Amino acid sequence: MNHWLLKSEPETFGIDALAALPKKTTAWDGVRNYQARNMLRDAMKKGDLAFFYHSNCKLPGIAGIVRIVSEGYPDETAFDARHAHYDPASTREHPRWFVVDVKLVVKFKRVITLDRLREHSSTELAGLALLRRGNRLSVTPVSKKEWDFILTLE
DNA sequence: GCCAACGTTGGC
DNA sequence: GCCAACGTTGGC
Repeated sequence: MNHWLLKSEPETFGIDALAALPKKTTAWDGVRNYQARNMLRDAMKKGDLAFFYHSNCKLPGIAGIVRIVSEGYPDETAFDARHAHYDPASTREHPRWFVVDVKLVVKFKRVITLDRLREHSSTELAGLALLRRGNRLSVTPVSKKEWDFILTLE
């Protein structure tokens, strides 16, 4: 099983929005970056776990955990001309963008803040992609060791 | 294939 | 709102 970190802006779609959905499940759509796309399409497997990270907000950090509950499949929002994430270059015959379905596992009582993660950026979390300078990928891998360590910060 | 211009991300 | 970092675009 692999582990991941998924970024989302809580003003757009935060962990509470996910928790409010009937099955607490949604397609992780709108990713428009090839590296991230490749991970959604090729590397993520059913049963993998991912941290739900709140970005571009007052208290950036990990808000909870989701489970990947589908393999990658084409992102419908790319086909919809009225959608903000529309991409005319993506067609049903040759889809360019992909999603996976994610289901809420747990919302943390307190966000594990970016500040707290950074406290370990020279030690346990030295390899964490999220903390690398200039990192902007919205989907990043997390090693099992990093995952287990971050859970101790909860 | 190079690279300047431009758009986006995301912490602060 | 600022701006550094990075990805994409498009002229050449």
